[in-house]
Amino acid sequence: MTRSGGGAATILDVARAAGVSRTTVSRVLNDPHHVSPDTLKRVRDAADALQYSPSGAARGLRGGRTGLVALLVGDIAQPFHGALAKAVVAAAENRGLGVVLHDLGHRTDRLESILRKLPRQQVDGVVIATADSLANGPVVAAVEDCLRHGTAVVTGVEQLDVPGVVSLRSGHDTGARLAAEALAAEGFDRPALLLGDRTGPFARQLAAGAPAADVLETGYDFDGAARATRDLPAHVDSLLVATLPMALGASAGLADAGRELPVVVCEDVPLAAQLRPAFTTSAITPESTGEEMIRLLDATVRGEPVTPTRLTARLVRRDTF
Amino acid sequence: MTRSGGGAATILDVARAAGVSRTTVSRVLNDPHHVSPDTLKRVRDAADALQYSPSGAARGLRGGRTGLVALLVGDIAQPFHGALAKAVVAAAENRGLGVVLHDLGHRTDRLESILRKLPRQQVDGVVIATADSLANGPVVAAVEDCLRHGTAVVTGVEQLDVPGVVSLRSGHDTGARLAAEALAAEGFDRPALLLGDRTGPFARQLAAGAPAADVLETGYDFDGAARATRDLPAHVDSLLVATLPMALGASAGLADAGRELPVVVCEDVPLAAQLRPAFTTSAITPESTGEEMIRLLDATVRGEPVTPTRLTARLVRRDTF
DNA sequence: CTGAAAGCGCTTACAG
DNA sequence: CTGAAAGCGCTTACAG
Repeated sequence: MTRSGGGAATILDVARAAGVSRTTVSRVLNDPHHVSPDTLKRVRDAADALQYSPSGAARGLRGGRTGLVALLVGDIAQPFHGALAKAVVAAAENRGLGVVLHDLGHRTDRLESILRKLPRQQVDGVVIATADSLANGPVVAAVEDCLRHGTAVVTGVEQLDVPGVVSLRSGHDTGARLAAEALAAEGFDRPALLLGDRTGPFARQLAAGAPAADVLETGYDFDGAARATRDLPAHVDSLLVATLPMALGASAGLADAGRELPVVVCEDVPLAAQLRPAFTTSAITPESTGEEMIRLLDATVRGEPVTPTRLTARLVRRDTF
Repeated sequence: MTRSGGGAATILDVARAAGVSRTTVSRVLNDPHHVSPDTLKRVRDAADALQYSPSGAARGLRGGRTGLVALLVGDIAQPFHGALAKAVVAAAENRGLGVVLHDLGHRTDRLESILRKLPRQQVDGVVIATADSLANGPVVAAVEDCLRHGTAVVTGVEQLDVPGVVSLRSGHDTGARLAAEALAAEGFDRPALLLGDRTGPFARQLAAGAPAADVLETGYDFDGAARATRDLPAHVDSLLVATLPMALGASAGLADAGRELPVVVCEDVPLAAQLRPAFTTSAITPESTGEEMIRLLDATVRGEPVTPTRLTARLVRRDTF
């Protein structure tokens, strides 16, 4: 009734303890409806007593599914991506999935090489959660290769038009729109929109939501935004800024230029509320984004049909507007 | 010479293409010194041509090693942990390892339950990178269970006195000491030390480095630090603060109280330089911490002996002191 | 409702 | 230096 050597209990240990076959133990775990109630109980009791949990490696090898998903982020050191990773990990854990983290450093060549290696790296699927564009030949080819090898693909920002790929309906345009409308309602009708990379999908969605705004491309960092706001056109009366680090740069730049304008950040991160002045945000929450990503990926991996829900932003007013 | 169906190439496909046995292909990958030069080349060419990469699941099942390590952090949404995760992932990738991320939410019961499940979750080892204390019965028992099942354990902050566990020599005391000395050199000799949880190993190391300081326990967040600094004893002339979010809270609290004091943060995060005022930091870098964690874990997994290097802090002066 | 058997793709003694 | 064979722990038709 006890298990062998030093290793963890295997399905065979449980089967012996419960007086059934390995098949039945496996069925209790994967298809409990086709097992009689008392067998179910005996097996579960035995499994608990032995602290049994199935080997992911064996499951992966035989069944093709490992319970692991990959998360690809643009830069995990950025506040938003930390909050997103937290949400993704929590949602994955609720479904019994583990998350393998990869950091792209916003580089397309890394994205491609990581995708190329994924099919053999024990993951059932991948979430590509970068604000950078995916619509280039090598990346699309790598994505198709994942699909061909049975690795499910969910994209987080860009709607990738590749059959089999599921994309979030991330309405970042609603964030820019809500902010622009609120500003306009108080007389600020000449906003500038600070974008990291205007060709990326995040930037394009924001621009679509605030079509009246002056658009500035500053790079996704503090320095670029600081520079751009030092010599802002005089007619600009308010700022919509893509990310919090950029907003910090913009604040510094404005201060250098001796100006003070209303600022709204199109990214929802806990930090925004902890700064003084606290930043007003208008964005989709990382929690809803992470949960939706894992919902879509999990369903796709299981072969269930899914309809992406449109995610919309909320405006949270704080000190900067 | 081509591979079957839709799946990826297996070791057998490569063996056939190269005209050798699977044993030889495996040897080329794992023990190339015992293979003749021309066989080596033939096999490698075949592997490249077929884009072969070995199945992690099969490797894990048979060989016991999966090339995956788990990273347990206190709260991935905190800026420091994002920077740390980035460094860990980069160091792991350099060694061909993948990183499975877990978030503890600073809760001991979660730490225990995650550790309990690890041995079957396809990881070769685990890095426990939390500032919270590990020295309690259930956690130590769970750690011992990991070890017994062959999962290597590295702790990031606390020196855990369990045979087989490798611990970083994280000299957070040097951060507090450097800061206290620099403050004293400019006449600030009554600093207060703001700690999250004074029983945790991070807090204890800091306190050891600045023994002269008043110690305040505020919790690891903005609000607690803000509250504590609103009614700071009048004799306190400067602040050493454990984390950046706490420092933001402290700044807000000081502002509310109408005071302004030199502040040094004992945590090195990119964000510190991007705030206005920019925070002076005195801490170990996340880069060196992450690299050292993976160096120790990788060596331990391979059964090689390792000697932890003592990590020391650097002081970077910015606006707040 | 239950079980015997095959097989997923590797690695590792063992034999030559 | 190379290969035949066993086996890691599961799941899944298949048969009953």
